[in-house]
Amino acid sequence: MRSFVLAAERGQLQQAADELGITQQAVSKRIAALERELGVRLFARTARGVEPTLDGQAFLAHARGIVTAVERAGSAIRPESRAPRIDVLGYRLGQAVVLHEYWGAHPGTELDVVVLKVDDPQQAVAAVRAGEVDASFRTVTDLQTLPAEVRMLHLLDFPMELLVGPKHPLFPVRTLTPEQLRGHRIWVPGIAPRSEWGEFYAELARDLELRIDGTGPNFGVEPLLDTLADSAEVATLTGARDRLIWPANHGLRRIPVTNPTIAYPVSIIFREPDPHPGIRPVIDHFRSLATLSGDIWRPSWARASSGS
Amino acid sequence: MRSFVLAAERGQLQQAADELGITQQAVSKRIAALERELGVRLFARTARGVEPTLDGQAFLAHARGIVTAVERAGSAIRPESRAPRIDVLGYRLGQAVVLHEYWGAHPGTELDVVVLKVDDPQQAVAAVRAGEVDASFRTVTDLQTLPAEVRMLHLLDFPMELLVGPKHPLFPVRTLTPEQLRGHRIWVPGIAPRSEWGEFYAELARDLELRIDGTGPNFGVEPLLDTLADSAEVATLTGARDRLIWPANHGLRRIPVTNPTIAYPVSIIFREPDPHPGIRPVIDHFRSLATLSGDIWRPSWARASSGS
DNA sequence: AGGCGGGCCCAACCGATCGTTGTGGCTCGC
DNA sequence: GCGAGCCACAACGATCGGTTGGGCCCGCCT
Repeated sequence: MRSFVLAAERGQLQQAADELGITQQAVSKRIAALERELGVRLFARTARGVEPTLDGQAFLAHARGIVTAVERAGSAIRPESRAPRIDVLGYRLGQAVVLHEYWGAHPGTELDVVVLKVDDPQQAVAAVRAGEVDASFRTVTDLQTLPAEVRMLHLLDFPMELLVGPKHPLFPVRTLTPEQLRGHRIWVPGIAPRSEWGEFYAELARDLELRIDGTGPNFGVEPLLDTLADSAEVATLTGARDRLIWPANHGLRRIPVTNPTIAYPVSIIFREPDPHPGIRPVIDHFRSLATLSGDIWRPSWARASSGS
Repeated sequence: MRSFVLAAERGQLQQAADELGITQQAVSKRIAALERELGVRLFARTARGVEPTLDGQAFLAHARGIVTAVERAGSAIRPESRAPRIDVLGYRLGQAVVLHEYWGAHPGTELDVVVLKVDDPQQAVAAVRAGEVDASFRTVTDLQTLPAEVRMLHLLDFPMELLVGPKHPLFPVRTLTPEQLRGHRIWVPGIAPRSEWGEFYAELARDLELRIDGTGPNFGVEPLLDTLADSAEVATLTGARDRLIWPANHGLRRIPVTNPTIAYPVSIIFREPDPHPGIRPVIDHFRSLATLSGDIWRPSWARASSGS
């Protein structure tokens, strides 16, 4: 195939052979095989080379497409040249939203955004270490467990907001404090035991004495929103930039929480000796965003001063 | 490649192997070779089959595109399934214009329109006979020379019109007869000696005593139009449906010729035992168009009653 | 006109590749 | 705990794809 395209472009099998680093006879046999397979004569042989027949011209367009497709496929998948592959906790979370903004603001940037089907951050670390992904927006709560070749960097914090339906008593409130939340049932279905968000909610409930209910199966976002929209008792917490209530907002309302602001910390995990070159700009973009100020509650692992 | 796509779809090498008619081990080796070449693990091997890794998923999209591209390339070029390839005298002539209308009126129809680089209609006949093209809009003036496997059918006639510039004395005329043309210089550059249009103009000049000048090299349509636009003496003849003066009309005007109408006959040449199935609808479309009536001049070879 | 050079095809040979059969290890389910 | 199902590895044979060597054809130059 490649031989055919080259020969058609150069007009001589000899030159195509030189280009490919093989002999002219080999190219001749390749073309002959192609012609035999298609049942069609692709080249008219002349005294000074070859010239595509009508069939050859028609085939040339297809052949060009195929060889470039093969090249693109190779470079899209080869580890040293592929687009950076980044694991996010979920496509609708603030981290993914910001990543999407970054992608939209930088035309031509290739990104491969995936969601690893693991809950335990340690498995994400293993994936980064193995090169399965180039970075992961997850957080390990115990930095001691990080292997040497993997690094974690704190990027920013997303403030949590209360998501409530119109029947809920807190619905009319424009802003509230954790103290006002005390006693209200906050429903976060499907908390996995060893996941980072599981630990986050556990610490949050303990420190601020909130009533966070993680029971019940997680059927996804939409059933959760349906329940909230109808309930006078249940509300949930969500990151300010999470894309939860769009396009159908179910009549729900977000209420900012302050004094203290509840911060969900976002970190990135990547290989430290020679990370993928596409990762550094992503880090810079996240770090360039304004961070929180004032009275802030953070989970224990995010209270240490963040490294550079 | 094909093995990879099949294996990814079926989820098992075994099933892919069955589909391909080879053994499971062969598929395994193919995948392994692909993985070695790309330097990437494409499948995670489980107890009940295989599952694409993230790299495999990314590659799968490309691989699908490639295999379908290869299939399309094959069927687009294989003689028994390819689109009908039709030779026209030129892309701007009425025959090509009508063919384009036919294509536009029948969505989904595939056509491969080409211009054989030959003047002698006999060479076009040879191309049809050899299967290089499926049909040719050319005319052989001596039906005796047609080989048995090739058939020619008269389709319709295009009335010729005079094309003149604003300085020409005939420019204001709205319609004219060949008699009025007598003495005026009609320039048709680049008449090839054995071509059908050469014979057409030769007979036309002789029968109607016109002054047709075929001298001078043919630099294409645009220089001819430029000359006409500036000249007070030179005009040319063109088919009524030829696409000569669009989009830039150079201020030229077409003048119909009647009493007699000068008819340029259009024929189609094709293989008679099993012609390409796409040819018959083309013939029907051309024959469905209204034909000329009244006083008509035709070249000698078109005067016999046309066959069915 | 004859020789020459460039380009392609054909033939023979040879190594690598791709397929097969046979076997073993692994996981899942009964 | 054992069998069923699936994949990987090993050895072997046929086919494929490459090289070398030779020949033919065509255009060009002397």
